[in-house]
Amino acid sequence: MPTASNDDLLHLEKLLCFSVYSASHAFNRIYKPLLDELGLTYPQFLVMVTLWQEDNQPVRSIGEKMFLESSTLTPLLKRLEAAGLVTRKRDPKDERSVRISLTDTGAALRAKAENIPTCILEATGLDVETVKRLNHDLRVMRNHLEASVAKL
Amino acid sequence: MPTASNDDLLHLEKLLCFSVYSASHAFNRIYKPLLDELGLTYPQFLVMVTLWQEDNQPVRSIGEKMFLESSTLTPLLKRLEAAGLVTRKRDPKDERSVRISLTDTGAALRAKAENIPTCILEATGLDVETVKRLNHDLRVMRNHLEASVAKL
DNA sequence: CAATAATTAATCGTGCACGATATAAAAAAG
DNA sequence: CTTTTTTATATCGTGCACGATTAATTATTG
Repeated sequence: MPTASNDDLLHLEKLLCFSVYSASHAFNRIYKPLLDELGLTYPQFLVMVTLWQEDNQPVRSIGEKMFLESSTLTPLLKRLEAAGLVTRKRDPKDERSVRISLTDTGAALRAKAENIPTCILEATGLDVETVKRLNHDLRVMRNHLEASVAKL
Repeated sequence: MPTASNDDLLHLEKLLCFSVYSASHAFNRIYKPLLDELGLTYPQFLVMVTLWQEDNQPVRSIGEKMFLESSTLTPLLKRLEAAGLVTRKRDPKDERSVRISLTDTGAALRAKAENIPTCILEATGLDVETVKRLNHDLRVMRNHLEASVAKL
């Protein structure tokens, strides 16, 4: 009987990173038709969620919550501005900073989005306990990974 | 005491999709320095893993395993070809199909990649049991999501 | 106060990822 | 044996996501 060797780990279905990677794409696909009705892409939806939680945030603050760089957020926020959902204004107290605020249209869009999480939950086919456990374990792992990245 | 309402679910840290989304990015960041040494990006690495498992596959077959479209794979595979890691040849038995095969360089690269999964596992900060459970639950969820997408 | 450093966002270039469409070959139907 | 349909890949346009660089503003230090 052969012992487990290193190359046994190099199989697609055994790689945790691939399960996360493909699950992420699967979420994107299931979200698309729902978000199309709101005129949002998935990352745009996440930005709107953070703004519905707390309005009038600087770009940096949104980036920290979403783990994204300003080079990703700047063009995304410009598209949300062009869509009339947010405004971008320099902070008078610190002219380097740009504060993002919801327009009335942007704030109102929340009502249309409120039923989405329930639809998605159903599509996962998971019970609430598993969802909670997954959510917890993934966040613990993500924080470990981010900490490891920072150490390099 | 207020009852839980729908909008309570619209918080970034409660959304399972965001945990998956941010974990996926975190994996990408931790992989980057390791894959830079191999001259691969993360999706390119996954393609190489599928080819190390089974050489000489058509594009369609790789796409099915990775849950990716040909519009994504074609340019990626051309970059792997340009890097001298794979070849792209029309199947003489079915001229519509393009078969992807490892070059000697591509096959040899496997040796350099074999220690990567162990490095990544360490960075997750998770014990083996949790990794197995996560991996299982995520794949079950992904398959449910993909099945839901197909039903639309 | 002037010079330097640190912070914040924007800009640029590369590489996914997808939907829609095009093209070509093989398979099925008449 | 043609016509039609299904299949496999490629092409095009849009939108992330990141690293590297730039520019402007604030903070710090000599």
